[in-house]
Amino acid sequence: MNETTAPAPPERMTQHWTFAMLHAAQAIGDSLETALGRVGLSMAKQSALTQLAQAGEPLTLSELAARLSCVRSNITQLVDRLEADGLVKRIDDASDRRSVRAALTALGRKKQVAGAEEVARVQAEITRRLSAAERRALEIALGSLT
Amino acid sequence: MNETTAPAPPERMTQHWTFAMLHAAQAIGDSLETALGRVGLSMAKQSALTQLAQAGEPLTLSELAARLSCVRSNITQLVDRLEADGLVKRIDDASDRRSVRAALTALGRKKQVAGAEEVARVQAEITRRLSAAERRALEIALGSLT
DNA sequence: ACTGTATTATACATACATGAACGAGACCAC
DNA sequence: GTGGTCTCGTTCATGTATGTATAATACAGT
Repeated sequence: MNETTAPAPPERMTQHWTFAMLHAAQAIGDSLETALGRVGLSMAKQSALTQLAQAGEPLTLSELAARLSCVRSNITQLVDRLEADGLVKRIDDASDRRSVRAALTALGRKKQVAGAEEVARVQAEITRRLSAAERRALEIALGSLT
Repeated sequence: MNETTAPAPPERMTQHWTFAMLHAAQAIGDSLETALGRVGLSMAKQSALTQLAQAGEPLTLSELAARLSCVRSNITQLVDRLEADGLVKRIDDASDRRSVRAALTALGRKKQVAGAEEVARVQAEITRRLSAAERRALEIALGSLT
């Protein structure tokens, strides 16, 4: 019928700040993804490599899943791809035969460093778009959203 | 500001604000996804339904892709799923036989409204976590990131 | 009219994420 | 020990995203 002209409630919520947030995060993610692509990595791969590098020792897949805040089945596949790339190697855990540990290869270590450099470059470039005051306000607001 | 090529003192860049941003966006996205799940929708589906509702008329899949800022092949599949859910219907374009238009069904319109309510609820709840000053600062900073 | 080029939607391969179900192993009562 | 239960990694189904290739159609210039 004439629903089109009905006194519908306000349609004004079309640009809530949460959407701007999702959009900005998407843009940052895209930039990181592009930069990492130049060294043959993705954000998921770089995150995993970085966790392994920071741990300083092979981690069980469950531990890796916990540090990356994702489910274990995801890690199974991610480590599959990292292993196919030769960046990581699965090793059996001696003390618990259920466990499998992901160990960085030499190439994996090298790629992680290259990836970290790309990430830092993008972060610096993006940060340059904010004034110091804006950046501080942003950090504070983001802290409140935890 | 010797971030660029410091001789690797402590590894302190582990929490750049960009990561806090991605993390916060992830949290917001998860909340929206969960809320929308209560009415049987996902963010992707809700976004598509909302674009169709706002357009007020059936849109070609390319037009929908443009409005959702994603590639056309993605829309093909998304509309497949929406069609399977009975929320949308493909109709042939009379004036250009290459084109296919996505039209909301009655159920689709209803679900879109329900989804929008869920979204608004989540947005209100999240916004409550910020002070007015924080929210304003956040909006300004996000504007600078465009 | 014919011919190249652009555009449409789609199919396919791939990447990344989730959740459910499963076999294998560890572990805790009893 | 044996039985129940928890944890480990994997597999599978599904959703969402990308990019590439392709068939059909539209359209421009000749």
